Amino acid sequence: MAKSDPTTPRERYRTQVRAEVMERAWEQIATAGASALSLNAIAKQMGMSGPALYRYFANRDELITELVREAYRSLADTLRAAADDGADLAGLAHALRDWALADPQRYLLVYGTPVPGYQAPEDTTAISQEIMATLVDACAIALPTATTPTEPLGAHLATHRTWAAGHPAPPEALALFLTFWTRLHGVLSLELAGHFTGMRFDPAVLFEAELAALLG
Amino acid sequence: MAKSDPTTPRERYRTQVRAEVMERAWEQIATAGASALSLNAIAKQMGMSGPALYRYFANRDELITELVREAYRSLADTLRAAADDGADLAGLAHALRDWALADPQRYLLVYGTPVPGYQAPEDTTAISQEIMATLVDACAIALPTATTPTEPLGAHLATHRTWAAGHPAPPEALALFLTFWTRLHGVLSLELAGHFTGMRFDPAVLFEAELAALLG
DNA sequence: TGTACATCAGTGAACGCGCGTTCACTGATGTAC
DNA sequence: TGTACATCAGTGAACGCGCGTTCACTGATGTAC
Repeated sequence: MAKSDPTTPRERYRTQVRAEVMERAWEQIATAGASALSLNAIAKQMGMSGPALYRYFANRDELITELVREAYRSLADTLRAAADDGADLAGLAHALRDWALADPQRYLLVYGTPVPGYQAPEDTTAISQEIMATLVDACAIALPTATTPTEPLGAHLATHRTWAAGHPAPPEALALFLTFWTRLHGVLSLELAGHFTGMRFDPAVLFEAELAALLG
Repeated sequence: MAKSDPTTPRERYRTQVRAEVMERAWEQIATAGASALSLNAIAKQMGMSGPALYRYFANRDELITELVREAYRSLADTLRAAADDGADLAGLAHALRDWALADPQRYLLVYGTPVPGYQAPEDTTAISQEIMATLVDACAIALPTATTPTEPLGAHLATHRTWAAGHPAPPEALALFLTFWTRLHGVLSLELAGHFTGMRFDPAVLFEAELAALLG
């Protein structure tokens, strides 16, 4: 192996163990939620002693940060890939739903009730903005055929658009995005939190109905 | 004091202490979230020793149950009172929003990410259905003037209405209710979770826009 | 190719912490005659 | 009204638990000559 090769065996081993830790962490989150995440429990599950994990993560908060980052990254890539494949706004909506259902706790970690006492670092909000940018772009394209009103929200956003900084989208596209986001999140989060259990209808139908109401 | 009086001094004291425990519990939830709820911490804050609270609550789970019950009860009463005062669906929407903003963690305890490992008891789902019934009734009245489509969701619900058991509402009213609920929850939950911070727009405007899109 | 050294993964013991919960007990409050 | 008894709120000690995290150490893996 060449001296300058950046992936030495040790480095490959490191990233591999890090990956397994995070895999176990996701399993644990899926079972008991993010606030129950425990380094010791993960170590035990991997057949290691607790302190061993401190070779790979500075502390519990860094692990959570990495999980949040991975979740955002995964969603951003999923949506970006769909968009690059020519998916329209409806296609992105379905990609979002599929992603959320594939791992409910991953969705809730990012868009659910915030983990108490945990503050997301700078760069995860950057990925979050990347996600929004992809959706806003699709909204701008879908705008002419959208059937939901973008006023008076669009007018409000025209005078309060300090956000989406540097993103050249008309306020109507931002309005459509916010409507798109909140409506789909409303269905998804109640579905994932189990608030529809007991009512015998199919959440997918509700999701499709909301999508149809947005795009006609 | 008459012998048969059901509120002896001791009973009044009991309910008073119980109330204070729950008050402190709400404060604690508001600060650190529901999963950080600790009986010992509450006792310390009240100047009591930890075990003292076991005179008032069988265990931690019972306290949480009581908090969930209180939250549901509070919302049910708020909406019912508004409806009895002649509020229409828009009025109920504003009552809901005011209630949620008054104590974000109370809203999230009930409609946010479920507390891991906690299972809500029977009677809280009964109160939850009471809340839905109030909203469904208002939806049935608002139906003729509603501007959002209730098809094809209404058709689906017509064949899957095992829920809202015994509530005599047309499927279109149920469809309007589900749309109403998920859209407002979408705005509220993202707002309360802090996902709009950084974007410089007013969530109230988005809320009003969604309401207008529903009712015209 | 072989030896000397440096790097680094993982261990086990330990610290302090706060948690939920049980238990035997004290002392105040209410009840019965 | 006064005394004897029962009720019950609250305490302090204790149990076992799992947590995050630090530290000195062992042993394996890689590197340099």
